[in-house]
Amino acid sequence: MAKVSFREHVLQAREDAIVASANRLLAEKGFDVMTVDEVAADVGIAKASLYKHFTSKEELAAAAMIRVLDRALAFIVTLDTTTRAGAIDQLKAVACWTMQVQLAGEMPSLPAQNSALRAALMTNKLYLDRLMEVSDKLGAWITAAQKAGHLNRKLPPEVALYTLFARACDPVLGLLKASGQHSDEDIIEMLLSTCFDGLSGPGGR
Amino acid sequence: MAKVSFREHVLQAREDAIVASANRLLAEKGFDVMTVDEVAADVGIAKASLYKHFTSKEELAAAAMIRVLDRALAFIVTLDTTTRAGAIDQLKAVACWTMQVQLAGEMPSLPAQNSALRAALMTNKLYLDRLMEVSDKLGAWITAAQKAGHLNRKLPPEVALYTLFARACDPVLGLLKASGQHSDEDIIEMLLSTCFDGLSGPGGR
DNA sequence: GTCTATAGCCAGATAGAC
DNA sequence: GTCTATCTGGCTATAGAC
Repeated sequence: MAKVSFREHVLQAREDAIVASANRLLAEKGFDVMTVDEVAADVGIAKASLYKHFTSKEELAAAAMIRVLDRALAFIVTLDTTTRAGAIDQLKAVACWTMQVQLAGEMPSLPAQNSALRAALMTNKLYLDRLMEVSDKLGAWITAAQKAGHLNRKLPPEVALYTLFARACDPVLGLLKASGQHSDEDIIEMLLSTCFDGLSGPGGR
Repeated sequence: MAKVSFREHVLQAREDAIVASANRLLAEKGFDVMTVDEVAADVGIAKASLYKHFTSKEELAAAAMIRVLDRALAFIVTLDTTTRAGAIDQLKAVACWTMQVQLAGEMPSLPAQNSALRAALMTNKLYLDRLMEVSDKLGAWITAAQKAGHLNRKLPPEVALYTLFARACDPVLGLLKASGQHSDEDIIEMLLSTCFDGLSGPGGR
């Protein structure tokens, strides 16, 4: 029993390593350019072994997405229990976290266009469950922030939600980092500003 | 002489048709998923014929990008000569125009990650020239709007520029359109609001 | 310059030994 | 479950007839 459990543990660890590599490569190259061979080589196993764990490239990408959603959920729960901040500050904290993940090269950004991938994701219950859970948490904060007058009341909550998701893989961050003109902290601060206060800046116009 | 000119005209028209098809397919599927066969089939010619006009898939994509940059420049020039609006309103007009193009399914959004494509673009003088020209025009308006206090003065102009480019292919637009809950006009108005006034809305907080 | 046909390559997925 | 070796299909790009 203990031996079986140990073996399972080793297998789980290997699977984690695979997903972590896929996660990083997805962030670096994107789904279409990343190859399964690269992932296997990065982990240090044969491609056929990888396919014992994941039946397709799409499922591998889904696992990477689930992983980052899990990390997001963990962070959200931490915020929920340890801070007494207002909803708007919690939303900003989440946006800040996603940008840090992106700067660390750990934010897999899947193309919204690839139909095979989207189809696979839409039938992946685990993925959809996590996505829904994150959306619910953020949605609650969004409506709370609107009630408090800290978020534009005229904006449908879904628009704010989609915007936050989109900013999590905003290409502006990569462009600024590539330019080498700003520190990571400055980049995050500026993008937080443009996200919540707009290009016009605080004070409206 | 007239006959030669006519033939050249026909050729030019065919080339335009190719680029227009590529443009649409790039907007719909993205560079990696789009195939040259599809473009040729869409135009109604053989793939080999297409390769007489463009020596590679990357060059074809570059031509599509140049096309949309030309359209943008034409619009910018129109704004420059026909309106007496402030720089901030001209920037908003450009952002509005890019969103209309995107809603029309005519905004080719190339992945920032594909290295082969980026390498080809970076050596394409025509593309770089157009990109620089658009950047210069917008950059002038950005600094003017900052002087007038209509754009956040603390923001480096390049950040505002990158943000405008990024919003031109913001996936939020596609998500909202796919949801079917809003009219095109509403979508554009909301995204213009979040872009310039932020999620918090006009009035800062 | 346009076509049909095909070369050449590469990536996703699998077979079968261990 | 892991490996090596291979299959399979699709895509870019080209050859060669007309």
